[in-house]
Amino acid sequence: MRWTQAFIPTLRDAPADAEAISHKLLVRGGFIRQLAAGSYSILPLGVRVRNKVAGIIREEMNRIGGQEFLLPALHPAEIWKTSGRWDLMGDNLFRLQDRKQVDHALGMTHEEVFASIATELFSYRELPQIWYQIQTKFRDEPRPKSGLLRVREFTMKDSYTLDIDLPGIDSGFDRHRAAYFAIFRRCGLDPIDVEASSGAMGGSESVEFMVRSEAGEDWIVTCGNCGYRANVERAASAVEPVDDGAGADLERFPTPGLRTIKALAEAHPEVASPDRQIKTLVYILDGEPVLVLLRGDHELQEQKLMDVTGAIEARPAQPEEIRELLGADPGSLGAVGVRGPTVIADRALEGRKKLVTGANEDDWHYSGVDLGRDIEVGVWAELRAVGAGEPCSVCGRPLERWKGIEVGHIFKLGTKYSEAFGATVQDESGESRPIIMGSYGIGVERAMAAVVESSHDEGGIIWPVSVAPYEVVITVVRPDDGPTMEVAIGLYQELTAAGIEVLLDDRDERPGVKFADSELIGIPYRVTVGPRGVAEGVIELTTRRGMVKSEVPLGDLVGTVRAAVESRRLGTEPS
RNA sequence: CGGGACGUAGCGCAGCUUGGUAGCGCGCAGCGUUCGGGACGCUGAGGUCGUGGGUUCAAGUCCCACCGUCCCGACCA
Repeated sequence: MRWTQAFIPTLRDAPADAEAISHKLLVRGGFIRQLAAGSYSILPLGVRVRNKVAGIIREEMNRIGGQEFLLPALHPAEIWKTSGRWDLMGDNLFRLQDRKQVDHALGMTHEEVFASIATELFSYRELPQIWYQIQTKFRDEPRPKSGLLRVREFTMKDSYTLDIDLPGIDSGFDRHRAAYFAIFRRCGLDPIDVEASSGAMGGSESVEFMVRSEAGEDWIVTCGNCGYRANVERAASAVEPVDDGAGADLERFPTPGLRTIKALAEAHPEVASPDRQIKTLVYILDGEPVLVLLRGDHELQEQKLMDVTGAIEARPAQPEEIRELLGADPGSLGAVGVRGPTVIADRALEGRKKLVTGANEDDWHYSGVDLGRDIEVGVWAELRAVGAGEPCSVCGRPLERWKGIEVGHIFKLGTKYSEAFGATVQDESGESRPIIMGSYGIGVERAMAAVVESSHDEGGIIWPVSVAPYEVVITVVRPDDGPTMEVAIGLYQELTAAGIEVLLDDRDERPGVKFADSELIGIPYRVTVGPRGVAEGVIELTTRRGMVKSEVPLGDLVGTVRAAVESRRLGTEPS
């Protein structure tokens, strides 16, 4: 492609408020343009990258036996009602009506559609199956942000495994795990797989693929010693046991104006240090109030609360709701003697005595609280958010906490969808059994953005050869110089004939502009052709990563470039 | 949804406090000089000042409402 005929609108100015570097670089380099919040046009350069990523995904999915489908994005409400997710998905599901006022949804995922197709399976002999597609998803995100990292319309590779039994799903799950590592590594990413929560998908086991990045929105907890790794939504840590001594009698004491853990601790340091207090939170889970108890210096991880209770929706109670329930305002709440709402307590409180908590009367607290004696705990569970430096629950070494981008997620779903849609097969004994499903997703544009997040420098993007929009850019320093242009076109034709994707920068621009643009858009190799080199019979070859330059005799250029590109094209070698 | 900010030429912004002929840089078009690291000169095109209402002799500027976008907190690939 000649640059003068291509649509590559690079920019010097980018929106100043753009947070993620990938967003800034993809906009500046002419890969994407925003149409609306969370809605992006992908320009020719961007499409080329997207197609490369999709191609890698396709190869790896086919390698594990996947068969490609293409399902509608527009779904009748019917199927979402069948699975129960019409109500469950809430505002995240885009809904619309047709001219007959019939409800429809824009697909945010395709368990329903695939499950309905799976009703055409009748025998266990037809299993296992791996079905996938690369298709547009719609999600009405409450807050789209960070360019391509969080949008409302995006391309997802979603796949689904169909199995007759548990060993089957385990195998499908493991094959996906391996395929995902292969896919992300070939894209130049360095993913790690972490334990995660299944959220609204339902199902038993779920693993996320994370790429370390400050632009990420997930917190990941890892142990450098034993390899434990999990999303904070699920991560566990050990708690140093606390010796509370003999215990004490329950006693009310006045605490005028003391409304926070910190204030109470400062006013009564001897009895009410934060780790001796009980933090009482009131949550509304699917409309029902519950009391959540944590140690004063711990934070609640909401997802854990939802996972342990199976709640679909969780929100902190409003002050009015709290007053109606407990008769006091936040700051003086406690669970002592409370009847009615379920009390869910974090395990870090198990067996603790001589604690301090609110008395459900403004400006009063209890001391000497004994969890076993004074509070009727309905459920004990891991609820607290893990902080950096806390001991690993496996080996006791300090945990690390860092931010990551979730580029993929794999779930074991079980039979939720197959049962809802009647997707059953007969087993060896002729008995009808629901198909066991797994579902697996990769955000294609998000993966693209993650590549940019983890591979760029001051000059711009550094695409790995495997996903680069072009493999080589020929920068013609003086396109108006006859012999120079002749050599450039010759190289362009030879490289193209060798199957290499070449962009010929034949623009009548100053060299500096062309160098800067080639670096911004991140083409892995630059061949600089100018009168000086042409006269001497040498061509300058620049590797984008590290900006390493070398002089290559004109006659060797094609061979050299070809060897470099071809060895890295699959993405299995570092580029 | 809660909190904060912004909306003026394709892009990045000033102008608003104190109402009075809409500006700057980049980019774009033409001509010329330049040309191995973001050149320069001359000429020129390009704007419903987010939308609607209000105040005023007069609104980009003041007031109200709405819409949109971004950032910070609860969801997901």
